[in-house]
Amino acid sequence: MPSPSYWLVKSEPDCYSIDDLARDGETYWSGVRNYQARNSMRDGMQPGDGVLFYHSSTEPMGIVGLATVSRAAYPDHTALDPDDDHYDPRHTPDTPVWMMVDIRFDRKLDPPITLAELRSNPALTDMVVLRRGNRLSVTPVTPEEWRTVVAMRP
DNA sequence: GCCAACGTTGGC
DNA sequence: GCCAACGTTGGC
Repeated sequence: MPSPSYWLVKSEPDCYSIDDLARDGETYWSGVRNYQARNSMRDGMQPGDGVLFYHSSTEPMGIVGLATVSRAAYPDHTALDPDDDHYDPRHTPDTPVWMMVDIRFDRKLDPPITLAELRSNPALTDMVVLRRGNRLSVTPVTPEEWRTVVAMRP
């Protein structure tokens, strides 16, 4: 049994917020249309892995909650629907291109850990999500970074 | 609204 | 296969 890995997922709260996840309890993380992010889900994310839930393009930006991967990667059905914004004609049931995982709500962080607070913590300077210009919606988090973040809102 | 940092597209 | 143009993301 490999030890759990840790991840950060970004979402614009207008699209899907931590309160939506708290309400739903569990959701499928669909709509990722970036190969590197897909590969993280397909090749990395396993049930039990820890997830930092991040709100982007809002005020305040930052980590707003914790979740757990509850199902390993499987085909993203939203890519099959021509009426869906994330439709991709290359994606078929027999040859899926895009994948998603399920995540389960754990808890909210109160108050959220703002982007400024993350940037001011020396232990987090190498965090992938803080890298200048980063646009990945799913990024890996090291065990040290996970411990540091969780310790900020025990 | 601006712009940096990419990823994607398409002409050649 | 190269690379310029274009589109998107997302912080500021």
